[in-house]
Amino acid sequence: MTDTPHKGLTIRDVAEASGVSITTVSRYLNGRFESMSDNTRRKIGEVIEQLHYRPNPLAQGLKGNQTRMIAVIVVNISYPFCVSLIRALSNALSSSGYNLIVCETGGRGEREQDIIESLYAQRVDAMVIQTNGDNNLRLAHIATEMPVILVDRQFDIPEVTSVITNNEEVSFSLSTQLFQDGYHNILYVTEQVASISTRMERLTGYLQACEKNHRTPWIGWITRDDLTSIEHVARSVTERLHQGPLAVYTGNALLLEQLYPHLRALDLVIPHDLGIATFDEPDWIQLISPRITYIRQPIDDIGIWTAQRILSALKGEPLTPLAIHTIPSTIIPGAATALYRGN
Amino acid sequence: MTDTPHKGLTIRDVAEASGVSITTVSRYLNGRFESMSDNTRRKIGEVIEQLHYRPNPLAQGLKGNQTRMIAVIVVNISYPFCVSLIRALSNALSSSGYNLIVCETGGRGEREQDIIESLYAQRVDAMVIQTNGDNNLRLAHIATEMPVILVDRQFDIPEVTSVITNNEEVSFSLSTQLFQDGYHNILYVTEQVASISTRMERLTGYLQACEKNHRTPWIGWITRDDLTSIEHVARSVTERLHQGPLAVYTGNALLLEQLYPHLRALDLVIPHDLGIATFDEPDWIQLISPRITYIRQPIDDIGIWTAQRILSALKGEPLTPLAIHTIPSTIIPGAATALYRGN
DNA sequence: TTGAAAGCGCTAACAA
DNA sequence: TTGTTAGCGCTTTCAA
Repeated sequence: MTDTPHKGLTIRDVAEASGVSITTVSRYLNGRFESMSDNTRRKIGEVIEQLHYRPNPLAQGLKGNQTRMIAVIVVNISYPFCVSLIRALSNALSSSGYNLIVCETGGRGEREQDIIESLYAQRVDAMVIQTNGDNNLRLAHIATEMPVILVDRQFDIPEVTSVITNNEEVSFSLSTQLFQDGYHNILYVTEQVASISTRMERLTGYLQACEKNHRTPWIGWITRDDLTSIEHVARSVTERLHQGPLAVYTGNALLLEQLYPHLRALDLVIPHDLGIATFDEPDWIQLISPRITYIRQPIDDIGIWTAQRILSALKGEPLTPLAIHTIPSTIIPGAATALYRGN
Repeated sequence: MTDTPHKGLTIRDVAEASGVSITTVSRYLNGRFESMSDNTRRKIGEVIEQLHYRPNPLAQGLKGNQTRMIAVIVVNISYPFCVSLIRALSNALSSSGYNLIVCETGGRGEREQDIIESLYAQRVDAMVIQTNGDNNLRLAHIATEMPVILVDRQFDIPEVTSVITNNEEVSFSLSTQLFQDGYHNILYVTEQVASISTRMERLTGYLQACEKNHRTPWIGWITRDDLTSIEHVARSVTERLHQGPLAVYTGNALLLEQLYPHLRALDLVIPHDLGIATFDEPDWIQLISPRITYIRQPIDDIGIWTAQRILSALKGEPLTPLAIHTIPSTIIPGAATALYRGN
C-alpha cells in the first residue's frame, strides 16, 4: 500500500526476494500454478504484493508479439456516434486488459491512411475503423494479419468484417411513415453521398419510399458548415408548400443541428405545416419542442458486438470473412411529425 | 507500395539484405548518420523502403523503457471540454510520435484509482488527468517518475503541475456584468461542490460579485439527472421575481442543458424578466434564441500548452513543481442577458 | 516441483 | 566507418 512502486522493479527482484528463479515467478505471473508448491506460490504472492511489483507489458509483449492495444479510428471524436462507440468499446475491452488508442481521420482519406500505417507499425493488436473507403486494399491486407472490423460504414472488402445498422430499411420505414402520417412531400437532406455507404443507404431507403408511395423525390444537398447551402435548402422548403404539409428528414443529426434554426425561422407551424425528422439521436433533442422524430442507432450494441468479435478473434477464433453484421435501429416518434396522430 | 509489410520483419532481415550489421541498421533507424558512409546509408534506406520494414516499437521501448504512449484521463469523453482537450492533445502529440490512451473515470474516485494504477503498470510515458482529487498522494508519487499534468481541476499537490482557467475571476466578471446589466438577483446554479476546484472557484467568483454589489447570494443546487432537483431549482426562480428582473447563471453547460427546458416553461420573457448565462460553451448554443451569454474556456490552448510541457518534460527539461498555469476564459455576451443593452 | 539458458527485436558501449 | 557483444524484462523449451 505504502511501498514504492514499479520503479525499475523487475521479475528478477521478485525472484530474489522470494528465493526462487525468475522462471518460477514467470509461471506465477502467468497463472501456471499446476506444478508449483503451495508454499512457493504463497511466497511469491506475498513478495509481489509487498514490492508492488507489476510485470512490464512491453517485455511481455515482445515475446508474444502483442501490445494489448486496440486502435479505434473514427471520423470525429465529437460526433455522438463516435463517442458512444468509443465508450462501448472501451468498457468492453478494458476489462480484458486491452487499452484503446483513439484516432480521428476527420473524414480525410490521406489522414486515414497515415493513421492506419502508424498504428500498423505500432503493432496494435486489432483495429476498429469507421472508414471513408479510401484505403480498402490496405485494410484488406492488414486484416490478414490482425482482426479488423469496419463499423458504421461498410464496404465489400474481402476478409473484412463489418458491423452496421439497417440504414436503408429504417430510412425506408421512417419515410413511409411520414407519408402515411399525411406529409405530401418529404425533403430529404443529405451531404454529398460520395462513397460513404451510410449516406447512400439512407438515401436509397428514402427513394424507395418515394417510389412505393408515388411521390417525387425531393433532395436537399448540404455541405456542412457551408451556410449558403444550408440557407438554400431551408428556403427551398417553401417550394412545395402549396401541395400540403411537408416534412424535412435529415440524414444525420449534424445536418439537422445546422438546419434547424433556419427551419424555425420559416415561421411554419410544426407539425402542422412542417414535420421534422432525422437520422441519429441529437443530444440536444430534449431541449426543443415539439420533439423531433428520430432514428436511434444501436451504438452500444455495435460497440459490444465489435468488442466481442475482436476478443474472440484475438483468442484464435477467426473472424468470418466478409461477414456483414446488421443491428437494427429504432424509430422514436416525436410530436414534430404528429400531423394527425395524437402524440 | 505493393510489397508485403512488417509481418515478422526484423532489423536482422534489413541488416542481411543490406549486407551490414544490425548495429548499422540501428544507427540508421536512429538517424545517426554522422559516421556512416553515404553508400551504406543509401543502401539501408533502399532496403527498408523495399521491404516495408518498420521497427518494432515494443522492442525499442524495452530498451529505453518508454512506450510512447501518453494517457489522458477525463471524467467523461462526451463532455465538450473533454472532447476538445483530447483533440488538442492528440493533434499536438501525435505529430511527435506519441499515441494517446483515453480513459474515463465517470467522476468516481475508485475508478480513477484503478485507471491510474493500470496505466502506471502499463508504463505510459506521461499522464494528463482531470482528477476528482481522491488520488492526490498517488499522483504526487507518480509525478516523481513521469510527467503528470492536472487539467481543468487543480489541487495543491507538490510536484504536480496544473493547467486551469481563471474560473473565479471570470465568474466574478460575468456575475458583476449581470448585476450591472440590471438584473437584481442572480440565481447561481451548481452541483455539489465537493472538492472539485472548478466548482468551488466559479461559485466563489459569484459570491464575491454578490458581496461587492451588496446582493444576497442565491444558489440553486442541482444533482444532474435528478429531475426533482432540477424542477425544484426552476420553480425557485419565481421566488425573487417581485424584486425585478433576475438572471440564472449555471456553473456549467450540462446543468444548463438540463435546466433550460424548465426555464422556458416558466413563461418569462427573456431577457426582460429572465436573463440566462452559463459557464462553458454549450454545443447547441446556436440552436436557441435569444442567444445565451456564456463563458468560453480556452480549451485548445490548455491542450496545446499541456502537450508542449509534456513533450519538453519527456525531453528531459523537468516540470516546475507545483506550477499552476492559468489561461483566461472569455465572456461571450448574448441577447439572453441584454436587458438594457442593444445586443 | 523447479531452474538454466536461449531468445523476442532492438540499442549502445566498446573495439576494431 | 563498422561490427561484436551484452543486455532491456519477460517467456518458454528442455533438463533436472
